[in-house]
Amino acid sequence: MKQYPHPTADQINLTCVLHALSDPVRLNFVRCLAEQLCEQRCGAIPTPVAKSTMSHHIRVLRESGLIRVRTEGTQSLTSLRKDEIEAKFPGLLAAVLEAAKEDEAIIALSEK
Amino acid sequence: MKQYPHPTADQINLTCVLHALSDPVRLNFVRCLAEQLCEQRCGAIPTPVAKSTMSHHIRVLRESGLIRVRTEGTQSLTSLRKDEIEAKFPGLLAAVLEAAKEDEAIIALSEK
DNA sequence: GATATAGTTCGATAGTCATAGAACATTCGA
DNA sequence: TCGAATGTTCTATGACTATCGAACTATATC
Repeated sequence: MKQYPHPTADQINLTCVLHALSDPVRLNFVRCLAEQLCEQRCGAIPTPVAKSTMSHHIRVLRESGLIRVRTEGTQSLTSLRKDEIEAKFPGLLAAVLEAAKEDEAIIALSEK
Repeated sequence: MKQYPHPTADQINLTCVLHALSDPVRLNFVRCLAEQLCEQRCGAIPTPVAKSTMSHHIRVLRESGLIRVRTEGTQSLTSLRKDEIEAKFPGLLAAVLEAAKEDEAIIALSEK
């Protein structure tokens, strides 16, 4: 049961986080994660891209420090590192998520 | 005296803004602008890149809606569209600027 | 063991991006 | 008018990126 490396809070970098959030597919994924209380299967979140592409995006999000990924059985469970990001960049994630709520282009993605 | 097109508040897009902010050179530029009360000459802000590169970055920032650029004589004056961004994405710019203050990689750029 | 499920990795591709130098445009001073 | 100052545009380049399909890995189920 392979697990993946995650940056520590110290290693989380502002420009990496902003870059990770600047892709519509990734931003939509983060938005969906934020609305859930528990860990989510990657495949449970609707997206218009191939699963190999999604795997790539999840890697970018994980390496930026935004999400935590844990494999269990055949599935890989993701969760938002909300508290850690909030501690490091106060208000940032909340502001982005609030802004994403209004963004039609992002919302449209979750309906595909 | 050529002037440049700017997106209206309606046209400002979240992912474009995040992308514009995700480059260290641009984020540093925005951070410097935010600290000033008045418009700034492009060249007045220290950066480690060539002026043609800076011109490119300023274009990206302008097209994203983050800054306003106005030419006057031989110089081009830039200012942050703080209020408009705040109205569109409440708290976002403030959170990013606050986070950038702590980011050593960004601060280092302004000392070059 | 065979098959299905859930993701990952690999290889390829087309596109974007940051970068710089050279040439150019425009304006201001001497 | 001739330079100097300040940026912009053009072109090129190397790096990175989003995308996909195919092959693969690992686990679960029958």
